[in-house]
Amino acid sequence: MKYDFVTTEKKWQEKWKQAGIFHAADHSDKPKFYGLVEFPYPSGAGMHVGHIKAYAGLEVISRKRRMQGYNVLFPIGFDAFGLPTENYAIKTGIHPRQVTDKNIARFSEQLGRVGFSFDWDRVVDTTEEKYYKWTQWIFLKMFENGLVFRDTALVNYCPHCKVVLSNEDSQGGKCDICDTEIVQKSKDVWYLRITKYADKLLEELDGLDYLPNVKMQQVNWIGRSTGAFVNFAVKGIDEKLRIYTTRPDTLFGVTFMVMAPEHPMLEKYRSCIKNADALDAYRDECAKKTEFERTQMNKNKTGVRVEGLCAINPVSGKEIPIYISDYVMMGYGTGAIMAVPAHDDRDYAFAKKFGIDIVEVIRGGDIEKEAYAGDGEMVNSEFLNGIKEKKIAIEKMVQVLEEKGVGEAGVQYKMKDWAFNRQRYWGEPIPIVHCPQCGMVPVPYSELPLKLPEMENFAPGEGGESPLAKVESFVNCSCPKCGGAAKRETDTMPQWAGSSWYFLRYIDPLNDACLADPEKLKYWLPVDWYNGGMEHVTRHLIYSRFWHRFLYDIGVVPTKEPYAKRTAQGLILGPDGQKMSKSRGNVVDPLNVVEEFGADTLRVYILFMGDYGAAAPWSESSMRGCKRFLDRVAGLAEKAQGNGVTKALEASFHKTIKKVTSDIEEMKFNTAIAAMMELINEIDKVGSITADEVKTLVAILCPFAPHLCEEIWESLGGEGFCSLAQWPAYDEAKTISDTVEIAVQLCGKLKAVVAMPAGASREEMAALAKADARVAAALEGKTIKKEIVVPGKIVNFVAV
RNA sequence: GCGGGCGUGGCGGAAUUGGCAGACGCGCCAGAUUUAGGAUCUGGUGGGCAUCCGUGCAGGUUCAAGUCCUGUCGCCCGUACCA
Repeated sequence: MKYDFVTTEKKWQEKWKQAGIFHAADHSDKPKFYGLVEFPYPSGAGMHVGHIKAYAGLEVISRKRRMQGYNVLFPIGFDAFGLPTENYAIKTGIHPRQVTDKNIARFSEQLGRVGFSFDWDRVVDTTEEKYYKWTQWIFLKMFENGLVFRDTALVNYCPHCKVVLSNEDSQGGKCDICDTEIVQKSKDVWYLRITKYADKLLEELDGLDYLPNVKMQQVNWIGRSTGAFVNFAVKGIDEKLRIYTTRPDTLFGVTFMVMAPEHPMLEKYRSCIKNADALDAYRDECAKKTEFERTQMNKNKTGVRVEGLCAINPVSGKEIPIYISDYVMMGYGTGAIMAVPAHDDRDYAFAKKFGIDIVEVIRGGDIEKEAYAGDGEMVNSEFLNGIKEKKIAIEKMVQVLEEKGVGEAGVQYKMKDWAFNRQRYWGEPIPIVHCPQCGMVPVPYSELPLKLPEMENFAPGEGGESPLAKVESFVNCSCPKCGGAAKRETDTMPQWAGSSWYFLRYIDPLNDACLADPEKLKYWLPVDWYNGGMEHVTRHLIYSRFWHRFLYDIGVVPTKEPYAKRTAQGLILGPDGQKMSKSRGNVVDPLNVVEEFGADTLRVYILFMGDYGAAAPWSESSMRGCKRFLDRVAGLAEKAQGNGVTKALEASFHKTIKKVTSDIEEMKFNTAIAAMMELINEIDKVGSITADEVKTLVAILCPFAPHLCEEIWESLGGEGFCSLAQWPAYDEAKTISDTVEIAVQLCGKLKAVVAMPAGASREEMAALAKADARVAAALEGKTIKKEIVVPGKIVNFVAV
């Protein structure tokens, strides 16, 4: 039976809103559940089916939790600062505030039409002054605690967006926003000292219930390595050449040194260098290379010898030539390395090309052919000779280096400090004043929020300076410390600032005295379950864990970690199996689907498509199948007669409740829905059903298709809202049918399927199996050598 | 290179973790209904007429392998000269 989803969905969305049934109570005797989804960027394009999938998972879980008697916080908000809105504003001249408000209104309307059970009283918008006041507050706290610093450095810069990007924002050497090849540019940069939290972020990961690949990606991104710093004396100058190595045990195998082309010592000791011009030429050449070219250079190493400087091996006293090469980066370690060609691929390639000696110090490989990175006995290494274990050799060498005062154990991270300023308008102003007398002075807490000034032209300056620099009334101010004339910082914070703590604000969105009431934080934290995209694992997830941990360290939040559990949804691909994109023209608009097939169908289909964590292509005909399923459920309500239990369906019901209950917890929504489809196939076969049973069915289906279920629930005289009905219980004993189908095999090959009583013993099962005509025929003339009987599962005769 | 994941019908995908491979849905076929198309309903549907053969490929362990082991091929994601 087709039901009128347009009327039904509208009716229940209004009823839910009027009754306010999805509001979270701040304190309650019920157990609490905080389910979080990544809040959207309210783009002009409106909602995408990907949003629906991202939210539908925790939507089902949150709805189930409410029915299970939890006090549920399932909030939504908008991460609205950022470039797309600003670029739109530049193009159209419409203020980003207006653009943002319009987009948020549209998103809210669209989310409402899908019937998501968000608590709409707790909506946060990162661009509102009462919100970013606290973003700025956290920044000042970090400043106060020495986690903010300023440096002139080579940074990732996007020539198209005219903006500095963090490492996280320029993964793969491309701008995250416009995909333009990024270039290195020397600029004044504000950094957040996230590296100080590297170890803390790494350690706490262990105790968290994150998907294994999420954990792993974070571990790799933080990229902790242990090794040693070694200071090599350089003949003719006073300064030591400091390097970092993970293999101090190979120190006797060093046959050359390599510095990054931009290494500062080259400039400092230019007068000692005989071929400075050649080094300059090489450096300039490297600067021109794109990221792509650099990675292509993997095998074919380039470089130039530094004439006039020569390093001394601190343990052997040998003289070692120094080179510059772009396979050594200024941004990692010390910007210089000791090269051990016998035991490192890159050094090996370089040594071969430049005809440098290759000295074996670890046995086990063939250094004539390639570098050997494995374990083995130490040779040619004086006091290390004979040691077979890498760990012991490293310890011994580090000990010697420390005794001699030429080196020490050290740790390095791939993760860099977070470049935190953007030369853009639509972001949180950085609340710092530059005073000629006092230097960098924080804006007093009492003056927060430091508001974005009104302006007409939002375009960034050609030299890459912030648009705010043009607003004199904003720039010119008095120093909060000395009262003298001073200038405000004109850069704004990056997109990721507001989202680094939004989950805290949901807990107390209107508080004006603090970012959230400590008692409420204590009640709601940590987030019990956070679902989002894999693309945020090395950005938002790292950043927000960092901010949260900082807030914990200064006593603002009660938990070390913000999220107890983290899962991720897979992409929805276009019908052609390709990633949805405007240029491919394969984008499915969820609102069209809602209008044509209804929100319930959309929700059920998106969760039925396949494994929630995997990518799956959109298929409209497959979706029609889900519509048919819902229509059939609607039909059952009309057929229902009487109350109580239909004996023939009892086991099926208990089994289905059990499966749906546990599958939802494992995000196996596809099989949960399949189980309910099986159940209605079973009901059709039996041909009769009671009203009580339909009510049970719609209760477990309600988290998926809430509008239809409410309608049926009401029509059958259900009490209150189906959305708040008690989650059906199952009786384990009743999930077992009286008879079970047992496969009977002969030598592992299926011969028959025999119905047996559920509790049959091994002997009874073997006897019943032999009694089956087909089995008997197969056994004819054979001797049974072995009988394998697994109760409830299988009988297998080994016979010849 | 390195790290992780995945290969099952025409398609999306199931499989209680070693126990009837292909649940459920799509598509397809046949029938019903319909002026027709669409929609809906009913039945069938891995391959082969059959003894049988089937989870990328080749071996192995086992009474029993999609699942475990060894080797191999292919695809996807992340990362990228990290010293």
